[in-house]
Amino acid sequence: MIRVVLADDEDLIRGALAALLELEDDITVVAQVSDGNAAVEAVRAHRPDIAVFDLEMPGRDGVLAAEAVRDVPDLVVVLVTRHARPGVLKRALAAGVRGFVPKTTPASRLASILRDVRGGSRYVDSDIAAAALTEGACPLTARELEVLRHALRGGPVAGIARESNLAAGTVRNYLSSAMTKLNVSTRHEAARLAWEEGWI
Amino acid sequence: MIRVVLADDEDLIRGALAALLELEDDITVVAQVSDGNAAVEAVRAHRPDIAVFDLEMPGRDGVLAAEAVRDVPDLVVVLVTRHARPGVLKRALAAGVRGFVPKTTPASRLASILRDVRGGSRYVDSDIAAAALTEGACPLTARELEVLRHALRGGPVAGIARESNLAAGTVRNYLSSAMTKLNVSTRHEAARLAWEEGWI
DNA sequence: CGGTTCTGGTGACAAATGTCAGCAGACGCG
DNA sequence: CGCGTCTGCTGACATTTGTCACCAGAACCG
Repeated sequence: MIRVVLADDEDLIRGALAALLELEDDITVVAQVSDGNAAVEAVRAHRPDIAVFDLEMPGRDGVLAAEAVRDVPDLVVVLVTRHARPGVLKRALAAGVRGFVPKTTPASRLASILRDVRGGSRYVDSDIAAAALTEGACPLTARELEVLRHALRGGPVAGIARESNLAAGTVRNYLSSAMTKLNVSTRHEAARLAWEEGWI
Repeated sequence: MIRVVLADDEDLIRGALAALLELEDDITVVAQVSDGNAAVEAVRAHRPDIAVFDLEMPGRDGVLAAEAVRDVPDLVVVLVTRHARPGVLKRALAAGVRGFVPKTTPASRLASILRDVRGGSRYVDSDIAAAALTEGACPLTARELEVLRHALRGGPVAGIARESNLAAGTVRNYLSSAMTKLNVSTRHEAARLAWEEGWI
């Protein structure tokens, strides 16, 4: 019997996935949680065979949660995601994730994917893998990504500076550098692009 | 037996929801489709008791699809949505939708919601309803919304002006007016806010 | 030790943006 | 017709942004 911990912040989706998995004779959902921190706790408490995490979760996203449970022996982590962005796949694989399943995957395949990764193989959606391979790596530094993250909201530079505890001039420098690298002319375009690529 | 047509562009979610509903003795999923146009066709072809549409779909969104099947007699439409924005609720109710279910709803309640709306009542998530009632209507004019739509991308004013065939100064005026009404200090914040409220 | 890189910062300057007042044509309405 | 309103535009102005050059401390490496 494959024991599964399920983490997704959307109750409807999580419950539906649980129903789907429970239909299988050899799979049982031992815990359901709705955020990244609870996911880590649930994994430590229940010691499942497989942890299925949604990528987009409040508190700690799926990749960070996967990193946090890397030390658990014999645990396989599978990420489920809506926006299957190439950059995220790399982060996920680096975090030891064994399966990367976009929500466009047919529901009928989920169970067999779980069995496969349990058996030792990896599962990565072929479309995303291809995109990730043709993509160049993220050209931005950690600081540049940091300020871009804050720029996503749309506020003025002064606000970003406050949030990141930097001088306004420094923030502008990082933003300027990021904009040059991404070949766009406003920080908002840069932030959007970085988001779409999965860098932030 | 309640016959259901299910439309959601994410195969994994749609399949999981189908599994969830099929668990109920009195509910059966007669068709599953993945976009708004196919949803309309499936409803006409299968004449279900209930149509469950995702709000975010390619081609024709859930509200437009609901409008397109308004003439089908004895049909109840229920919308499922991720971003439960107040403005959208109003559009949905105006389109004759009988149920509005955010994806934060516990999965266990979905079946009973379908039974309730089939019995003639309406279901609207109380949080969204409250938000929609406390919210005033959209304070923006059609032109302001138009330029905000283009501002979403993050480009410079000149680009927005080109896309909307207006002079740059005029665009700035509309943006300025929208920003004042929304009480924010950049057009990007305004565009984001308008998006979150469901106005664009 | 010197050299290099990363981080955080300053000051200066041009361009873009936001704010405001005002103008002109089109349109509907009493 | 006159009046108000909407739309689109212009010009002026202060502020914000983006760009650039440069500085200084810390960490690392040869």
